[in-house]
Amino acid sequence: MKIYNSLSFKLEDFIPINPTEVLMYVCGPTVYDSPHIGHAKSAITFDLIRRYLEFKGFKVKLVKNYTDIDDKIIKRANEIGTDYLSLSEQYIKEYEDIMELLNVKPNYKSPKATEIIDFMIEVIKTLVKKGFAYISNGSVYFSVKKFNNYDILFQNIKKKEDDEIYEIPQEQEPFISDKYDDKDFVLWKKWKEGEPYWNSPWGKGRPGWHIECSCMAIKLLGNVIDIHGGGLDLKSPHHKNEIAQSIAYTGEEKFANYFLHNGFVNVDNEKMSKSLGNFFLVSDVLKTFDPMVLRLFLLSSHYRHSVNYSINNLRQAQKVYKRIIKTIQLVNEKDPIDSRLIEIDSLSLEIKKSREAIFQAMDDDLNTPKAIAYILTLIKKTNQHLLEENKDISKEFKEAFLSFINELNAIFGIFPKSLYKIKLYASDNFKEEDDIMEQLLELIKNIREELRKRKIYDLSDKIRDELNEIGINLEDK
RNA sequence: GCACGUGUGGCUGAGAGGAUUAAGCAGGAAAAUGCAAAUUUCUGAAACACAGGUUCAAAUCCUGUCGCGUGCUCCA
Repeated sequence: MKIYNSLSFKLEDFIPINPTEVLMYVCGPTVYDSPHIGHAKSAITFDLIRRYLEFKGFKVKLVKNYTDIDDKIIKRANEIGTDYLSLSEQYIKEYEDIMELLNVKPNYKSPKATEIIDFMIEVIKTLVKKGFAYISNGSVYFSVKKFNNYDILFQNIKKKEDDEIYEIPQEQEPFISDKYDDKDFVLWKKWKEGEPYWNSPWGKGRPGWHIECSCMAIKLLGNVIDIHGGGLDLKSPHHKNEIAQSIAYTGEEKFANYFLHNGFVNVDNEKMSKSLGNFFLVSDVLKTFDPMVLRLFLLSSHYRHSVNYSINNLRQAQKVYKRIIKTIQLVNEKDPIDSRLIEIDSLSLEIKKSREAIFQAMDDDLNTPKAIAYILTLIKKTNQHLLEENKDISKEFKEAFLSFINELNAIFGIFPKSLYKIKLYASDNFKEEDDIMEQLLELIKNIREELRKRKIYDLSDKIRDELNEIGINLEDK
């Protein structure tokens, strides 16, 4: 299997440190607001990678953090008159609920920054002791010049030859706010009036943003991990800083062997982001679209590329999704016949072909658009057989098809748990209906059937049209 | 400015040297159906940003130009 490594700018064969286990760390969200589609893309990207690795037989330990203390959280909490902890808890809950809806598998560990303050302090102490960090005006900063490869990280350029040893000019006054270099970043932030704080050897304060990821990865996974993931926007400076401080701390040659970055969700060809204010919340999208449609939509472009968000593109994904589901149902409902009665089972051969093609595409840096295209080809072949030619299917085919779908589901996670129970009339509505609602729909459905039997079509069509308008799709056989 | 990425039909999006450039959506036509939807079949005055180059052969490799995006500052 090949994956693109941001460190080397190349496709590389994926070889984990331990042949049976993959250590994977992904930068999670800062929980000060509801998750938007961008968060979903990142989460689904790494969920896909995790699932595929699991499918390949690896045991995957995936850690994804929550940044639950930071400037924005404090600011937001003050704005709405609550404390940082209840604010972050609320948004963690919301994030987790949404991830569950999107069929993102639970992590091995989901640490919060505030849970590992002690360890962060330990690491910072070591960094100071080793001379990589300095204390300035009650805060602690990492000196990037002490880490000699800092400038070339994620830059496709050659390392400079002059390996001069840099000394932090601690006798002098820091010249850029409290720092000696513009790029130095804060490990420990001095306490300010009105902010939450923890005690440390440098006085009251709280951790900087970058240090938490290094600490969590090291503490929960080890000094060197296999895969480190996150959004493209975290490459620099966040991941640069992580690498610098982690290696400075552990003394290892590497922090992560593979760095993977997902592309953005764009709106009108511009990155969807909080700061631009052009973001769409997952929860809003899920009001009109099935979470599996959103998932399919995000997987329909390559994980490293950007995907353009629009209602129209979501509708496209919805059509594709329905198309796939419909065929699965069709196969599921069809009674197979004794395979001896079928001369050549060409359909079973199609499954073999698709399987190979799909896994080949996935082995090539998780080429989901290609894989999905192959799925659709198989769907088409199956539809032709079943609907156009109205042929029988063999028992072997039915079993192979459904088990293939299960395999696909394990990898892509695009089929809901209740796959074989989906009712056509409610397939658009992801929300689990109340019992009363369920019964009501059943009632309306029956009345319509009755009307149709009596050929009172104007009335039955009216019911269908109006139900469609409120988002309940009724389709006659 | 530096770095990274990207430019394929109306739209989404594969293909990374070689046979007619996938697949889906939308548009047009047909079959079947009470009508829709879904399904299948067929289909569009000519889709590979532009200009050079390498090659018997380039969408694919190289060079340059232009456009777009992102990072260099909080962001998945």
